[in-house]
Formats: sequence, C-alpha cells, structure tokens
Amino acid sequence: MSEEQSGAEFEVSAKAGYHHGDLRSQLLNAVRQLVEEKGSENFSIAEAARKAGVSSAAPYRHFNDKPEILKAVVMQAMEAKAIEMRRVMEPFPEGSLDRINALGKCYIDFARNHPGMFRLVFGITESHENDNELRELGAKVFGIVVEAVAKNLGISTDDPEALKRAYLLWTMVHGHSWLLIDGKAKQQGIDFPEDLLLAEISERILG
Amino acid sequence: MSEEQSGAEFEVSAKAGYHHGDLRSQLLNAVRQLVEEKGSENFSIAEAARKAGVSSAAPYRHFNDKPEILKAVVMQAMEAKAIEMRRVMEPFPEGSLDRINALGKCYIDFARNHPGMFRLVFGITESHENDNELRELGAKVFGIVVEAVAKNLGISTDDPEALKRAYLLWTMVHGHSWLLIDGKAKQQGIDFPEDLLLAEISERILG
DNA sequence: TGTACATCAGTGAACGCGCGTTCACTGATGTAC
DNA sequence: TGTACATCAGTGAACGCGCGTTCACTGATGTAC
Repeated sequence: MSEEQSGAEFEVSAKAGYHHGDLRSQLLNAVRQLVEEKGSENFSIAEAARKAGVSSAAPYRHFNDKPEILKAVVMQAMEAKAIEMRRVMEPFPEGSLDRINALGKCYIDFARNHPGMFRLVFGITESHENDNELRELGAKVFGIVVEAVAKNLGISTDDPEALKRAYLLWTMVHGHSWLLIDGKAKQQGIDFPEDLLLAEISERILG
Repeated sequence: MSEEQSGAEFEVSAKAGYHHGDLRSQLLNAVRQLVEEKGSENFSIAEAARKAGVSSAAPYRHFNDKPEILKAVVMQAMEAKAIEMRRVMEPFPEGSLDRINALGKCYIDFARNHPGMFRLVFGITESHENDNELRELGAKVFGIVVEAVAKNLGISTDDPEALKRAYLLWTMVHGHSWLLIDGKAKQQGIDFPEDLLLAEISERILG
C-alpha cells in the first residue's frame, strides 16, 4: 500500500516524479482541506492541484470536471459518516434513547468539526438533484435513523409513523447543526449544554 | 416618490441619463434577483450593475465593496421579515398555538420562496460574525418568537425556559426549511403536509 | 533475462473569460447671490 | 430671474488576477515475446 516511506510526514506527500500513484486520493484530501478553509464555492481545482504538488492539468486525468470532484468528495464523506454512525450507536442497547442521542451527537459533531463539508454535502443536492448514487447514500444514512426510531417505538420501519418521527428528529438536529456553524445561536447568546439539548429533543419526539 | 412615469413597466426602470436618482435601491433589487438566480456566492457586482442599466463602476458610488452590498440586501430582507412576522400572527389570539404556527409558516415560506436570500441571510454571519447591526436585527426577529412562546406558556420572556423552548422551535423550523430547499426531504420521499407538521412541532415543544 | 512497444499519468504553456476595483473624466443638479 | 460655481452621480477604459479547461508533449510503467 505505501510506496516511499508512507508519506505521512508531509501534509501532502511529495511526488517522486511522474506517476506518484496516489493522486486521486490526494486530490480528494486537498479538496476536503480547501473546502474547509475557503468554503465549497471558493475552492478551485488549480489550488487543489497546487496543494497536491502537481500541475493544474493533472486532475483532469482523474476527473472530468469540477462538479465531478465535488461529488466524489461528498460521496467519500457520506460513506464515512454512515460507518461512523453505526459505530457510535453500537455500544448502546438496541431501541434505547441513548442510541438515538448518539446518532444525534455524531451528526452535530460532523457539522461542528467539518462545517465546510457539511455545507457542501447538503448544498450539492441543488446541482445533483437526480443523482441516484447520492440519493442512495442519503437513504442509507437516513435509514439508520429510521431503523433506530422504529426499534425504539417497537414498530416496523415501514410504518409511516417511524418515518415521521425520524424526520422530526432530523429537522431538529439538522437545524441545530446549521445554527451552530452559522454562529446564529451564539450570536443570540444561546448556549445550552448540547447533551441536555439532545436528550430533550429525543424525549419530546419519541418519549 | 416617482420621477418619470413610475418606471414599473421595465424590469428595472431605464435610466434617463446621469443621475437616475434611485440607483441604490435598484441595485439592491438587482442583487436580490441575482442571489435567487445564481446563489449568493455566484452573483457579481458587474452583473447587478448591468441589470440596473449602469456601468460597472457606478455601484461604487453607493457601496464600498461587495460585502457591503450583501450586508445591505440582508438587512433589507430581515427588516421586511420582522414586519411580516408581526403581521401574520396578528389575526390570532395572543398566546395561542395558532400564533406560533403562523410564525413557523412565515419562516418556512421565506425559505421556500426565496431560497437564495435564505441561504445568504444565514451564511453571512460567517463573514460578519461581530456585526452589531446584523446581531440586533437577528435579536429583533428571534425576540418575536420568544415573546410568543412566553405568552403561550404564561411565563416571562426573561425566563430561561422561554428561551429554550423558542430555540427548540427554531431548530425544527430552521431544519425543515433547509431540508426543504436543499431538496433532501423530497429526495428521500418525505412529504408530510406542512400544516400538520407545524402543528405537531408546536404541540411537541409547547404542549 | 532482454527488448519492443503500448499505454498510462504526468507536464507546462496557452486560451478566453469575467471579475473587483480604480481612475480621470464629465454631464446634471442644487445653491448663493 | 439669471449666472457662477460646487458637488453629486454617473461613464468608459483599463488594471491585474485566478480560474477552468485544452493541447501537444513526454517520461515512467507494464506486458508480450
């Protein structure tokens, strides 16, 4: 897997010449960084290439155009999120509110720690509304919530009530995430302890 | 108020020569339109000027730079929103849930009908985090909600409980607004009647 | 093991583009007398 | 009412910039024999 001593000592490993063999994933890393630094609308392929240590034309060997790079980085993030969500709920008993709260915390943490990516993940639907890969990934992530909710209520995941409760949870956690990263809550002097907030949310929606 | 026969027959009234007397507000109109069409990150001063029928240098007689124009258009929108919120709740009895629901609907309608401005209004905090005028306008709008909530619960607006309930409402309505304009709910086949959703939200938070 | 060759994944220069902003300018307007 | 003048609010040309993308190219790699 690792050519030249693992490369991890450089922010982005130096290329050894032509063919450094890992450009695609290093470009995605660079894009992720830039999206955080400048926002998803202000990142440029040119700068990502510079960051990866290659010419501005090199990315076009791996991606057709800018939207394709953005989609790739979004899919990567969503896959990772789905895995993390399953991981964080695992320690808690099936059907418990603790599981729901763990999911909520995981969601909010993503927004807090990667606001640029959070904005991108949700903003990208505008330009990729009918993209099936993105839709399915979204369904995969939301499905985790629906499943946890159904288990908690003791109903089937097909029951519309499960969908509705899951959506209500989603709106609150999503809304809080946005208000957090846009600084609106803080700007208005609102700063409730997050775990209490989450507990109150799940209690009101499911309790 | 109206020079040359009211001008309303043109999308943006034709200028009569130098000094058309209304450029500032016509620029704001043009910016609002462009923010809807292209998104707040992709509008340009040059294009707004074109739309208003003036040279690309003309806006600089009225605004120092791009951020200043954006701030002006955001403030205009927030002022208008505060007025509209007071208007829509007025028909309902003080302290009623109907009042709360009317506020929620007003908020969501803004997002639905002007998604570009909605994104801008909330996104602008990033670059104007410590702008007092914006903070105060935000407080004015949120204050309407806190007041309605306090009245409903029969407590003082200073009671932290009022602030917390108002914030919980805010997160849900805000989250739903985002999921709506980002097409995420629809993409996942979620489409509950909005008035029922609003009623359920206020019931769960305040009931 | 050595050689010929196809293919892959880079380079670097160039293109056209629209942007934000500045500048010296000028025509229109308002004001003092 | 008429004139001189200051100020206001435009013009249009120009600047430097970074971008997305294309192009002909070339060095490195993998494969067939």
